[in-house]
Amino acid sequence: MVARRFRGESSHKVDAKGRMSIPASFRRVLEAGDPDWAEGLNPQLVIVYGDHRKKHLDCYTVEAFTSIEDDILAMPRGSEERRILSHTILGQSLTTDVDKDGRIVLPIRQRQKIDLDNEAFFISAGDHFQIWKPQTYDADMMASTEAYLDKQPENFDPLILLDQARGD
Amino acid sequence: MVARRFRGESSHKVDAKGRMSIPASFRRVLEAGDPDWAEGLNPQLVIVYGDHRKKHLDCYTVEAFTSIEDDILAMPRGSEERRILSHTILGQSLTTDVDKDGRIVLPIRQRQKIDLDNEAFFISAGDHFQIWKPQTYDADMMASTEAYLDKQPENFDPLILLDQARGD
DNA sequence: TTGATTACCATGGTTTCCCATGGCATCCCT
DNA sequence: AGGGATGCCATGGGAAACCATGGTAATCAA
Repeated sequence: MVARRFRGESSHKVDAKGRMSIPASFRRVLEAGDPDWAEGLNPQLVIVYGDHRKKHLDCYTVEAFTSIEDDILAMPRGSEERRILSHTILGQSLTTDVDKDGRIVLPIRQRQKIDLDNEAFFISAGDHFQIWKPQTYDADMMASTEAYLDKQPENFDPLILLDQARGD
Repeated sequence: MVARRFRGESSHKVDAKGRMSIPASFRRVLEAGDPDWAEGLNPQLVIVYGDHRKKHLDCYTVEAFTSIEDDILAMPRGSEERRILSHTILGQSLTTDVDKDGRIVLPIRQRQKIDLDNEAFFISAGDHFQIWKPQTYDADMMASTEAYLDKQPENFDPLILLDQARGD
């Protein structure tokens, strides 16, 4: 069973060493997206923590991130856009691997950056997944999503947005 | 575990002799990119200090730099472009090796060139990495990146730039 | 010789690795 | 349908390895 997309959400403990379990279903995707992975080995992943304003972490499979890297390196040298991407994506990221118990260790710097303490919230974003401090997620995401939905008519089905996007 | 690309950033002490640790994860890439490297040996790297205006150092694996050399040598002899590249890239660079404690020694000339004192900032640029005096980096790179991001709407994702680049 | 460079050794702190546990779901056998 | 047995999953703890850094001894160059 080869899973290629992250799905769902879940919450995990973070211990004093910064260790946290990766949701098991996410691990399958990381394995499938790591060209060096084989049965019995532990997959790698790339964590982008990004600029100072970002309050969560974006986690990519090796394959997905390498493709982003390729695209950045293909941009014109010296352009402002390339410089920014190189700085915030290539520079402000780290590679790590899932240990044999299915956990990663998040260095203290990155934990502090998103103010993570003893609980981490994992949620799929399709081609990658995100790690949030639960309270931040509630405050930021939920709040803005609910604000949006509240402006819509009752019984609004979000999939309508999909039809609109396809429309033009 | 073969790491082929530099990722992330970190800061290290520079002592009176000009010694500084190379970030451990960068060492793995240097090892992989040095054809002469083997377990137990110390990898080499090429440091380009370049023309007088450049305020940082660019560091390449042996492999990556060799490929740049090849490209330069493939240019028409006598052309202005070849002359410039040859001078600033091939000439204004030095090869050194990581010692067995994971450090390099940066000669005093190159330290002075980028005004390095007791702290060095290392950051990935994808296919190579850079060494900066922290204050210079903050003033030059950080400042302009933040200025750019502050002009963008809130929750701006730099990867949007990538989509735009791909678009046209 | 003297200053500078290179090699070697030492150390504290962090990080990684390995083992152990309890819980939950699944499988399977009778 | 019970009721183990099995296996994966989340989590905890200790030991070993690695990393960044400082110091000293040996080597080299002028």
